[in-house]
Amino acid sequence: MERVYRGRFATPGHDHAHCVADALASAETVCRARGARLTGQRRKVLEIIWKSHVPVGAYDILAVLSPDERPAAPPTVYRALEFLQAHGLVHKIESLKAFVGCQHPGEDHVGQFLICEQCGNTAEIEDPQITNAVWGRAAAAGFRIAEMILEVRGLCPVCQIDRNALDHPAHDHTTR
Amino acid sequence: MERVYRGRFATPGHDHAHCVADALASAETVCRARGARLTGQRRKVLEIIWKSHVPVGAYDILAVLSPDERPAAPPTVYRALEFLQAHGLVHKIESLKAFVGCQHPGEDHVGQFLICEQCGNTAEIEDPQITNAVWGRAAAAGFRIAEMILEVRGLCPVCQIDRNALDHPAHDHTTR
DNA sequence: AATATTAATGCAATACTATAACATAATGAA
DNA sequence: TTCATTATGTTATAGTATTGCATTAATATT
Repeated sequence: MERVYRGRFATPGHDHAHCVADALASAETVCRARGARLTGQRRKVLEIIWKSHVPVGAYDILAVLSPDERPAAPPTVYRALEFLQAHGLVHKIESLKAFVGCQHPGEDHVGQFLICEQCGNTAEIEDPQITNAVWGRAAAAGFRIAEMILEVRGLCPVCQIDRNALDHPAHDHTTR
Repeated sequence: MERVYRGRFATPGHDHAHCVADALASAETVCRARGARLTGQRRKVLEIIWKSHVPVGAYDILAVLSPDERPAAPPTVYRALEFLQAHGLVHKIESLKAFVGCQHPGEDHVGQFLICEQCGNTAEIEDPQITNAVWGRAAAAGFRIAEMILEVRGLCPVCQIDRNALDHPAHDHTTR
């Protein structure tokens, strides 16, 4: 086990099937423990999100969800997303209006992300020093924290090295 | 001088006219120094945003901009916002899809905000410890930072004390 | 097993946010 | 003045998200 990437980017050659398997298994566990129902629809949305480490938009999910016939409507996906977010299985990246699978579901944690502007991949981080610094600053301002959103944009290790990256459109180099 | 609130919330009784005057004056200075044109339209948008410390949506700005006749179109306000953001005069709060005046325009800085979920007021913070912690974590992941977004949601000092806050709809208690 | 209750989904309409494309007008430089 | 550049006007449309109500499925109760 321990295939989940904590605080670093998944490498191009990583066993992504394992990421997905872990995510699905964790989702089952978390939902069972909480008495929440991980229905087929919800699981399907979770799987679509876990296709890669690149956040996907709600309407992209919707497109995959409805291949041709039986077209699903927006509320379908938004409701599934709401459920998955509520149970800490996916996070929304506000600056991208897109959703990505949570790297450590079930654990109480805040959303902190490194987002590569070149390939789109993300790494979820959880740094006590960051969290403490924010709490300290908030305390100094007399502010009581409910939630914290940290989205750091820049270049992942691979895209820094990959000079070709500048000549090609954004692509996900961690899967397939 | 030194009326700008750094890292803390503006108090309910503060001289907001001074905030506005400072912001407009700074905007003039910054734009002149950069050879950027702070046109009437742009200044107007900046003024609307500075009506309070509560972020305002683009379409709210649009509504104020076009009182009744001569209705402005979305691109008008989005273009002004683009300009103001580019020159560090306003920030976008991604999680609210809304815009707020920058507390220290002209200075090179990142956007870090405390956002009260009750009254909507915001405080712009700039904490070296937070910034350092994020840079440290990014470095450990081999990530090169381009931009960082920190939006901390919770309760401001006033709304923590103001028990009535729970019974009333969100309102801005810093101005008027 | 039949019924009542609750939760999830289907579906249609619409609201809200943002940008594209092209025309016109204003500004600053030669 | 003329040209080039920048800003604004205008129309249309793309993209994101929610509301409200009908229907179906799952769970609990009798």
